[in-house]
Amino acid sequence: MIIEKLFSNFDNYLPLNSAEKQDLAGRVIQRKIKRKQFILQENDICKHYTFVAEGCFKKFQVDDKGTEHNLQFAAEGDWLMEIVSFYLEKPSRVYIEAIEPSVIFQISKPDLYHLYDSNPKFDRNFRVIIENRLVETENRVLQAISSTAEERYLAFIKQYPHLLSRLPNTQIASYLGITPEFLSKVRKDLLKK
Amino acid sequence: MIIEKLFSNFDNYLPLNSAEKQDLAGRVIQRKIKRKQFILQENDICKHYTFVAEGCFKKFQVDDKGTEHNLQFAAEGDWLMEIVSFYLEKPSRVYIEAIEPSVIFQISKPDLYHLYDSNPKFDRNFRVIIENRLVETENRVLQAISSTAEERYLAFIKQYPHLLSRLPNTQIASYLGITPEFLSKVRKDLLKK
DNA sequence: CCTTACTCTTAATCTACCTTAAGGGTATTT
DNA sequence: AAATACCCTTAAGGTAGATTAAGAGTAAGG
Repeated sequence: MIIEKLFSNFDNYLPLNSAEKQDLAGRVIQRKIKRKQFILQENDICKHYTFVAEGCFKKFQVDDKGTEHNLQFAAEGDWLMEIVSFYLEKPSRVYIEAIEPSVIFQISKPDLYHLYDSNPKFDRNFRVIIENRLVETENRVLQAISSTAEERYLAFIKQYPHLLSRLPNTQIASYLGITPEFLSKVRKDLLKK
Repeated sequence: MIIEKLFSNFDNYLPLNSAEKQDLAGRVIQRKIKRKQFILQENDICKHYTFVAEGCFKKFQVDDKGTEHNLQFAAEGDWLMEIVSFYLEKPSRVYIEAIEPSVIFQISKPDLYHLYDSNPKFDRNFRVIIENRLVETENRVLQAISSTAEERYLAFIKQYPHLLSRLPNTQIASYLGITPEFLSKVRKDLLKK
C-alpha cells in the first residue's frame, strides 16, 4: 500500500506504532495529481500540508516580469506547503505545481492540530520536519550570498542527485538563480576540467 | 525587571500566565555579554537557545578565504541559535558574536524539552517562533535568487529599520551578499533618485 | 585625550552573469 | 505520425557587482 510510504517517513524521526498509523491514516486525504496540475495557486489559501509519496513538485514565485523562481523541489518522501498562507491563512504568494504524475497525502490544519493535541509524538515529529526544512533553507541563503553559480550547481548535484536526471536544466537554473543559458556555459566549463 | 522582556515576547503568540512565567524563569540563565564577545564559536556545540533582551548579535559563517557572511542579526526580542548544532549536537559551522553590549536569556536543550513536556503551550509557542524564522529565511532565498543588490538593500531598510542606524555598512553588505564598496555605490545611486 | 583600529567613499580595472537571437534537438500531445 | 511545444546550446555584446588601492572620517579603548 502506498500509504506505507507516509508511515515509513516517520521512521526518520520517532516511528509510529499501529494505533498512531491508524490515527494518521484517518486524517489524511490521498490524491492523484497529473503533470502540470497545480495544488496551490497564487492568492489561494494553502489549506493542506502535503506529503509526496510518488512524483515530484516545484514550489515557485512569479515576479513582475513574469519570471518563475523556484524555491523548493519536493519528491518522494518530502513535505511541502506555503507556510505563511497555511498558518496565518493569508493569500499564497507561491504556486505549487506537479512536474511529474504524482501521488500525495494531504492533511488539513484542523486535522494536523488534532494530531498535535492527541499525541505529543506528532508534535515532535512535525517540529523536526520543519527544523530540517529551516536547515536546508539557511544553507541555501549561505550559498546564495557566498558562492558562485558553479559552486551552487555542484552543491545542488551533490545534495539532490536523485533530482538531477528528472529535472530539465531550465528548472535547475531557476532554482539556482541563474539563466538557463548561463547554466549551459557552467556545465560546459565543468566538462573541460 | 529585564526578564519581563522575555515574558512579554510570548504575548506575540500564546501569552504566559504567572505559573508559566515562573516555570520559564526557573529554566533560563541571564547573562551580560560585552561587545565583540562570542556566545558561540565554530566547532563548539550550541548548548543554548538564546533570547536577546538588550543589545544585538550577528550570526555568521567564515569561508575558505576568511570572509565573513552574515546569516542573521538578532536584536531585542529576537531568538537565535545554530539549529543543527543545537538539535543534533554537531559542531557548529557558525559564530555568534555580540555587536553591542547585551543582556540575554539562555535555555539549554534539557530545560527546553522539560518545558515542552510540562505544558503544550511552550511547544506551540516555540513552534511558531521557528516557523517565523523559516518564513524570514525563505523570503531571503527568494530575494537572493530574484532581486538586485539595490532591491535587497531597500527591502532590508524596510524590514529592519531599527537595525539600520546601529549597524556599520560593512555588516549590512555582508548580510546582503555584496562588498562594502558596492553598497557604497548603491547608496549613492539611491540618493540621486 | 590620544592613538589605533575601523569605516566610508571614490575610481579604475576586471569578471561573473545577463540579454538577445538563432538553430537544432527532444519530448508531449493530437 | 505529425505537429507543437519545450529544451539545450552557442555566441556577441552589455551590465551588475568584485577587486584593488588610496585617502579622509569616525569611533573605541587605554
